[in-house]
Amino acid sequence: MNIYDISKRAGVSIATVSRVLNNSPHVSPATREKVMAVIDDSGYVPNAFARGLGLNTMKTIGLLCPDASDPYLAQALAYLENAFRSRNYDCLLSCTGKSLDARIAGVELLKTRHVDGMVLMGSSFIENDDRDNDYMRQAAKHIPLILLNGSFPCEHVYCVLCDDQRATMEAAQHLLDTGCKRILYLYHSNNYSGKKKLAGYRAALESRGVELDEELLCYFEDDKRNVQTVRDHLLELDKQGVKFDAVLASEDSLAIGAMKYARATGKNIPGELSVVGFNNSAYCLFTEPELTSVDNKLKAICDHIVETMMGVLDGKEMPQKTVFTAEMVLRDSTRR
Amino acid sequence: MNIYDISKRAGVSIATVSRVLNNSPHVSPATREKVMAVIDDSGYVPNAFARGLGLNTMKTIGLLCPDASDPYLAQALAYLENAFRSRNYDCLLSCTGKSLDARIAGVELLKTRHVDGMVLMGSSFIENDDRDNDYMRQAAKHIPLILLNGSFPCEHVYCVLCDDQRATMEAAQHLLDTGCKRILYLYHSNNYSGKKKLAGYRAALESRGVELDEELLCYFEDDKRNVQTVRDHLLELDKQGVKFDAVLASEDSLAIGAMKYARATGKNIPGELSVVGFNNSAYCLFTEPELTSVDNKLKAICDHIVETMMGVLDGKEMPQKTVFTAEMVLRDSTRR
DNA sequence: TTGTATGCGTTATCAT
DNA sequence: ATGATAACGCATACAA
Repeated sequence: MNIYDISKRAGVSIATVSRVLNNSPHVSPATREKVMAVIDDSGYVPNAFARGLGLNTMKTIGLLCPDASDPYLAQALAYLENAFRSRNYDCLLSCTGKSLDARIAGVELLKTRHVDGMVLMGSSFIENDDRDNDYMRQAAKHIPLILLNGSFPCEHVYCVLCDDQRATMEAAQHLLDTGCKRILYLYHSNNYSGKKKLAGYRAALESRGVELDEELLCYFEDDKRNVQTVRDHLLELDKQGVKFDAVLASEDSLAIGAMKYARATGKNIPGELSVVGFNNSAYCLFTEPELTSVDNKLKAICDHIVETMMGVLDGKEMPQKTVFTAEMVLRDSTRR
Repeated sequence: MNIYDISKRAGVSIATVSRVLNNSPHVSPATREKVMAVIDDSGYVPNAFARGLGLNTMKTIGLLCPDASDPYLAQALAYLENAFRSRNYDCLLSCTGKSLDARIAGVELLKTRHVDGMVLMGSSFIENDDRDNDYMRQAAKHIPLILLNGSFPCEHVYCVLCDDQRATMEAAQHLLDTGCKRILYLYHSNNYSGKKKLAGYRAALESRGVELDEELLCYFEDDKRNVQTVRDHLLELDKQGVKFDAVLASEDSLAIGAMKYARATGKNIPGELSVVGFNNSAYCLFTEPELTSVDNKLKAICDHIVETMMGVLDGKEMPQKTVFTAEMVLRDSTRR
């Protein structure tokens, strides 16, 4: 069943059928009705491939997601997909993993599929060695790119993010201002966002006249950022005599690991140990006590990404970089 | 840059270029090399839309996911996307939500896009009123459908699931056999899988000669299945004098709510209250004590879905229904 | 082994 | 307002 079949049955040309299909004003009400009747009763649906070939678009956005099972990215995925579909765009998903090669392959694949735009989810897309970012510059020449939680100054690359540095600084300051002296900083990434957060931690110490103790910086590799590993690591630190009365984490699950450490050693939270997470994920409500965390406004970011993309595809001028301000959500793992 | 440009530059016909592109054996090594050289240095990539139009496929699978932010479905999403992409299929994501209309719209949309097959994720797709399932029967006439965790006997519909009834029965039996007398059953769904689980609970009681007390059946609506609501509900039951010494949940997060109730009332787990979850999600390791849960073999299910889909698309005869057996993962929220 | 010609199902341009 | 026809870029049956 194609447009020729419809045109024959309706006794008109394919051009007229096409006009009806596309709500062209240049068609008389009578013929429109006649054609619509045939379409409705035949169950005809235009062929998306042919349409794509002619228009050179299938109204599709590529979503590059390092890991769809990560709760933060999964939430972002849900927000983005819904917002895009409400604008009549479909989403092609590519879970690339975190290796550079895999990400490059993901971008190439989506380019091959002629998506209208791409969203790069998470700051892991930006490499420290800037030459490794050429694939993005290259891709941006052909397709608009939007980064979720990343900053990358480049034409046709748009960035929507949260001020992680300031958020981390304020969280650390809050700990210091509620009487904590030695804040253990747990982090899992050295990428753009990771660096900003660490800088925020340093800035907080400086602002309160506290000297940084390198001993209090704990890095967890990607495959080691699970609750158990964190707990065991803190137990080990304890054994080594490292002292700390607060934990600030770059991600909620790391903070939960710290809470398990506290439980294992009988430490009271927040009496003897204050704990702050990051992302304000659903996890925060699972723990006992509930976890204070930084809400980095994911929904607002996702909504803005979609709006930006629509604007770009409409040929409008759009802001290259938009920064939201995070907000600390105080719960019972910190003192007042 | 299209196939004509390449053919001119290489001094051959477009047919030859096409043959090279598709690894046809009927092309001499010399010309193949000549053409490849031109392709490589021009950065030419075949137009996916044109290819799709001619072949009537773009090697795309539609993933219908009620909620990408749900951790169980997010994990499934990650497994499926990876497995499909390793077979050179891309995934179009449609997060439909759970209402019937939205799901129908999702299926229609993917039909419009001419996906090669669809995966319906989660048992929420099967309606209790069978007439409401006609949209699936209709869709299956044109496109192979695979259900994740659902059973639906219909031509061209394939089902891959876990034996939830047996799993729930064994979990309940384990509780009874370790001394629990009154098992509170928390559930969140009355769909196919939900019914099976409840039947398993009943069967376990019967097998041990325990009479069912309707008072112990707690249903939580979709928007009420959060940790806090569950905790408050159990506190309320307590106040009403309802007695129970174990909790069996149809989903891990419900079980975590029960653990929060125990914490709030000072009850010891598992001494005074045994708790068992379902799905064996990452959450299980977050709690204190860690949560005993039912591993329903999601990875195996997803892998099998992809294999089945590939077989069907290859025109092979494939099993209509495949059932995996779940496995209880014993942790510290239950007695030995 | 290679080239020619045609079809795939639209949209868009130009007549009428 | 409507129709004829040319793109869109590829795969492929058939011819050479």
